[in-house]
Amino acid sequence: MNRFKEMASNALAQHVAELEPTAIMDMLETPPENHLGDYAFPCFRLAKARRKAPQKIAAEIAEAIVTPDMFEKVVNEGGYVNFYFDRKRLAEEIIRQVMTDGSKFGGSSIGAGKVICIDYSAPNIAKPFHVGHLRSTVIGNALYKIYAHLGYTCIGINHLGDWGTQFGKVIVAYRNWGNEQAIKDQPIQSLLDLYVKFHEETEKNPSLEDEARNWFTRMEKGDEEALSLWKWFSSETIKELEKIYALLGVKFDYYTGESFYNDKMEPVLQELSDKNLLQNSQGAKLIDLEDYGMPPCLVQKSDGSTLYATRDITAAIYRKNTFDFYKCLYLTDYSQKLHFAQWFKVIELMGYEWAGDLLHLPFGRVTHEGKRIQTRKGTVVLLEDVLKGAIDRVSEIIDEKNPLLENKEEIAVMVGVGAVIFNDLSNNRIKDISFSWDTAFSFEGETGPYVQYTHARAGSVLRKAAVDESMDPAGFNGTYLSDDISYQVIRKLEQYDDVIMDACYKNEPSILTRHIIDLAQAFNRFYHDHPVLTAEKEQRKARLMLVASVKQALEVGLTLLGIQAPEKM
RNA sequence: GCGCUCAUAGCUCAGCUGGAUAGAGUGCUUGACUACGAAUCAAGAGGUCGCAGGUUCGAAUCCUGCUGGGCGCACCA
Repeated sequence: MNRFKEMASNALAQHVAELEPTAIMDMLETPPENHLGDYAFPCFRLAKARRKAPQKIAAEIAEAIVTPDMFEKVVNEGGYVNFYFDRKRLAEEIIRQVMTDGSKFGGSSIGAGKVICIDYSAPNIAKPFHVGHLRSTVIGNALYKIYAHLGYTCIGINHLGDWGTQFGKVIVAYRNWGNEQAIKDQPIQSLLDLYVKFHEETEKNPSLEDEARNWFTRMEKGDEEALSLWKWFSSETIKELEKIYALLGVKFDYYTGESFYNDKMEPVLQELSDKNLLQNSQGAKLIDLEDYGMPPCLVQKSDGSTLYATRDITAAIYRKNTFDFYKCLYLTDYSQKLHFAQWFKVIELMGYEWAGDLLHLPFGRVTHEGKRIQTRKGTVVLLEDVLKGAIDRVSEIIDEKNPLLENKEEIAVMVGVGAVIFNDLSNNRIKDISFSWDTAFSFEGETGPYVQYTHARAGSVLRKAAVDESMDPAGFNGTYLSDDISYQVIRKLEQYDDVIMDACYKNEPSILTRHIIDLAQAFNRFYHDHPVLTAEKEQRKARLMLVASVKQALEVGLTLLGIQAPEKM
């Protein structure tokens, strides 16, 4: 909750008795133009009840209202009551806040004592990690950090796709055509090759399918040979996945994949049966959802084995019992919407009141040059290749623009990887992304490197200023920051806490991504127009404070998005 | 067929859950490095907010219909 907005809202509440204070707060908006003030309250809705023209109401409120603390004046423009900040005081207050909060800037403790489970990334073992998997991973990671910033306790879970018939296939393929060393060297690629080989051979010899199902059944029954092969495939794959996660800077609290629930599903099936939810249909078991306009939710195949939904239901119950979550978030692409709607409904029908705390957060799909990415076809774009390409391109740019930079390789990784993550987090979750090699490595304009560059540049000014000069957050005069250009920067800082709250509330990291672009833009404008180092003493001090604040705020924003903020680049 | 979802500048997208003259980036045209980092900044051109109705003081935003794209619809995950 932004406290300045709250001040304006409280002042209004005295004169708008017909509305709840929270409603007034929600109605407060930021005017489109600078000269219209900083917060505005539209009076049109009051007109009918009060039998007066909105302009008149606005004028009366503006006349009667006590100008709240931190504000300079309250006037009306048309049907709006417009609040104007006391720019000097706001600048001093905001900068003091940023400097004292440091890495906690924009955070809060509203989530204290509440647990958020976040289920993200969840790649399939033995399948390549391509650009499509990036989304779940980076959005989940960003939400993790945003929630944590607001005081929530987060549990990051990588629900690996490590169970199912496909492992029977891989086992059969490995036993027929596999090579131990190849899997150790390149686990994911080798396992994928085996998977593809299996499908080729099946065309000639359909009995392989039965053999594969048989091997999966052996897995489910605890057969030692089957399980040791499966375990080995898994651990080799996870080792390789962890390299990618390390590069992305993503961590999980648990790697509890689908296999983890193998021995936990039977009681759940029993529970469903006890609650009279289970129906038999053509040998399979399902929960009928016709009353809710959905196809039935299948939880057991006619051969007795379980399904995706069974494991998700089991996992949700397990997580509730283990972590007692406040919310449990699932990050997958939107093609799984129905699946989640179905099993959420099953949880509800089981009588669990926390069914409403399960949240599916769907996101758009990644296409390659407009075409669907398919593992079996050649259209796959490996994440590793994208990251490597970005890093290489950044290295070239560094050699060109800043050849004397220390730790070039390290910085190139920060910037290259940052660019890829930032790009993924800059649009609304639900939008599809069209990946293109041509545009993927452009680092100008609204990009991660732009924000990182702005951060590095701010750092550069501070270094040159010789930091020994007093950076006392109270020891400067905000009057020097009340011009329009400086003030635009202050406002972006002032809105910061609201933006983070909003991003959290909507589970939409792009709101934060957009805001740090805006902040960087406002700052770069300031930077061009206002010399810092050569400014007169008091002014220099005030501007240095602003530079330091922006640097801090950008670092916080980038960190919350899972992106590093290098000092130099 | 039914359901979900998307449609805003040439391209990629914002638009704060109904508010003031619809904004950025990119691309194009042009200007700014002997002031703190030009991965930057400034200026210009660029719009029937898919189409048609409706709701009201007011609609890109909400409702209905249509068109077009994407996704989904019981033994895959």
